[in-house]
Amino acid sequence: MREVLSQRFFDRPTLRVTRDILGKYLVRRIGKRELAREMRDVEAYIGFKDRASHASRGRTARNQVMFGKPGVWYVYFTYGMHWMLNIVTERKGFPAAILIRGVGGIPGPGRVTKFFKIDRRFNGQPANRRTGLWIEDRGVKVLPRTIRRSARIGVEYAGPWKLKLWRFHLSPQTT
DNA sequence: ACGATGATGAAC
DNA sequence: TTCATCATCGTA
Repeated sequence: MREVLSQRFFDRPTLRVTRDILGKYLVRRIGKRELAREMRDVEAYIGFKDRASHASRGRTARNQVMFGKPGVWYVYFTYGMHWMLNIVTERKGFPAAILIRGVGGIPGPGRVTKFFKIDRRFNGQPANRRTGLWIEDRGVKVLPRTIRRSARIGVEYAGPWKLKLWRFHLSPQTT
């Protein structure tokens, strides 16, 4: 079984999408080659008020993709050297996205983009085969008990929002 | 524990 | 136009 996730998958409440995306595969086509890794560590950034989210300070040139259609990549540059990969969720007009923080064998959002050769070219592009970067269901069953929830990483500044348990990840030896 | 390294957004 | 900050990582 191998099915490309459609826009419909992402047009749902973000926490549900975030949980469901674990065990799915991030796939990248580079020429004739395909790289694919299981998603194991993801974080939700939800709505206008979430102070950890870029969207909390209103719509800007950088974050406008978060306010757009679901199933679109939001890629931004940070710390002068790292690209961060997110997939937009929920309806147009409501800013939300999921940060891909780690995939199989590759922990860390900066390492994920480096491994998959992802940069600003994907920002605003839909996740599908045509754009060369998409997400597949490969039939992996993720048992609810193998999913861990925690506070998000690197958002100490976010006040009460730093306490939200919006990081979902799989422990190293599960599936 | 800290420096790298540059875009971003808010202040001035 | 300046400046602090930043959804991080590698080295120590």
